[in-house]
Amino acid sequence: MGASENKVDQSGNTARAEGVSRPIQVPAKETIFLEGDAAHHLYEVVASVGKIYKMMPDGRVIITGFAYRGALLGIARAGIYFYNLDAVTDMSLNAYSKAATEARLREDPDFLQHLFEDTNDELAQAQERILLLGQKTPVEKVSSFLRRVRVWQREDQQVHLPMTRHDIADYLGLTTETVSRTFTQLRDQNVIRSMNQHDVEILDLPQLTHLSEN
Amino acid sequence: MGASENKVDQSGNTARAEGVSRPIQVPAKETIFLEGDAAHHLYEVVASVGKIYKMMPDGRVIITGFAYRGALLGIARAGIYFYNLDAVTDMSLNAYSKAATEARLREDPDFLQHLFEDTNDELAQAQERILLLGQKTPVEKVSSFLRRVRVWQREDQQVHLPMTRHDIADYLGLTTETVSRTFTQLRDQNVIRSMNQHDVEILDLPQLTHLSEN
DNA sequence: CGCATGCTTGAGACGGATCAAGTAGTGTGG
DNA sequence: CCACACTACTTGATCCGTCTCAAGCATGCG
Repeated sequence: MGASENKVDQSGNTARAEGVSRPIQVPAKETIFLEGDAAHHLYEVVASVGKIYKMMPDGRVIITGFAYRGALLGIARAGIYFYNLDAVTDMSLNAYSKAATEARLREDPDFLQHLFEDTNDELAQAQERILLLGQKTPVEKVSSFLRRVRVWQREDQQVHLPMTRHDIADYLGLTTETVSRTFTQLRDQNVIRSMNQHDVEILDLPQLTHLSEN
Repeated sequence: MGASENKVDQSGNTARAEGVSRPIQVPAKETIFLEGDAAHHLYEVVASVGKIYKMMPDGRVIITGFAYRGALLGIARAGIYFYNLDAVTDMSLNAYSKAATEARLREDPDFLQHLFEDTNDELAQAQERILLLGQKTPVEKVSSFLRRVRVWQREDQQVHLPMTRHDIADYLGLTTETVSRTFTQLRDQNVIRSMNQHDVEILDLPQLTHLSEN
């Protein structure tokens, strides 16, 4: 931990509050920051998807969330990031320096309000995940996950899953095998159909909703 | 759901921002508000403990958190509470009306900052819970829980557990039986000692920390 | 084209849930 | 203040579902 933050915007001009500077590019699977790093930047997802995760000393992982376009990442606690962030696929982000963020907080009275609402939304989502992890069965977990991704993407039937089965497992507190078996099960019941590993079509949304049990 | 909010401060004088009005008293096990209710108040815990929980249509429950003195409860999303709140034991709360809260937001520029930091802390705690629920074993869960309560209470060895084993189970995503067996196990290993059902003494904190696996 | 990585499927083990019974606490009314 | 009843907790036996281990198959990249 520490000193692992990705290099930011070589050009030297600090990102402005409005995100004037060119977004930085992070290749797939690369780490953007680690839990425990000093929080030098606030990031905003421009394109692609990031995974937010925590790791135990022995290597067990839980992905606490996937970050889609518009997500604000790297809000710190006592100046320290409290989770890890990786790019799932090649990713593009706006990076705002600490100074720029603080300046914006001073100048733009609505910005804090926005940060607050964003964090509050994340808290509500985190509580949904707590319910999912603590009480749901694998079928309910996977069904809830597919519905969730559908909302993130704002698409109707076609769900794109850029992450691996292993990532999905780490997000749902299952193993890869169980996730795979559950997908097979949903496919056999004609609830979903999959063209390839990363694209799923929802055939029966009411049934998927029913299976997700809320 | 809806229309279940506890009657607030009969005296008629709206709670002021500073909490001038006498705190309201809620008897043990009573519900203060339900998920889906219109958020008319912001509550602050004065004494005793509340349980924040979510429920599935079929009755499965997860307690997303316990609220100790100082906790701010009832921050809404789109004017609606997104969790249920019950008193664990006889409880005393300050209730701030929506109008009072909005007035304070206008007059006190630090208040929003405070709300934001509070919510951010809760988010960090929620992510810890997500790790716990998704990856930890029962022993790790119970050990983590005991350490957590110890911090909430700011005591060293003596841990007071006002909630039932069933509540603890609903908090850790386990059954009452498993929680009970795990307590017995920790007792047999001389990690803890219990005088009665609600009080536990930590005999070996390093070992408890080790068992909590982080 | 071949190798590496990711996904699927199967067989078996194991841990936590469930079912069941008994014990200890707690509160209430006589 | 005690007796009784109800609720909470503990412990045991068994069952079931998910993990683990293992092998084969698809996919994509060099």
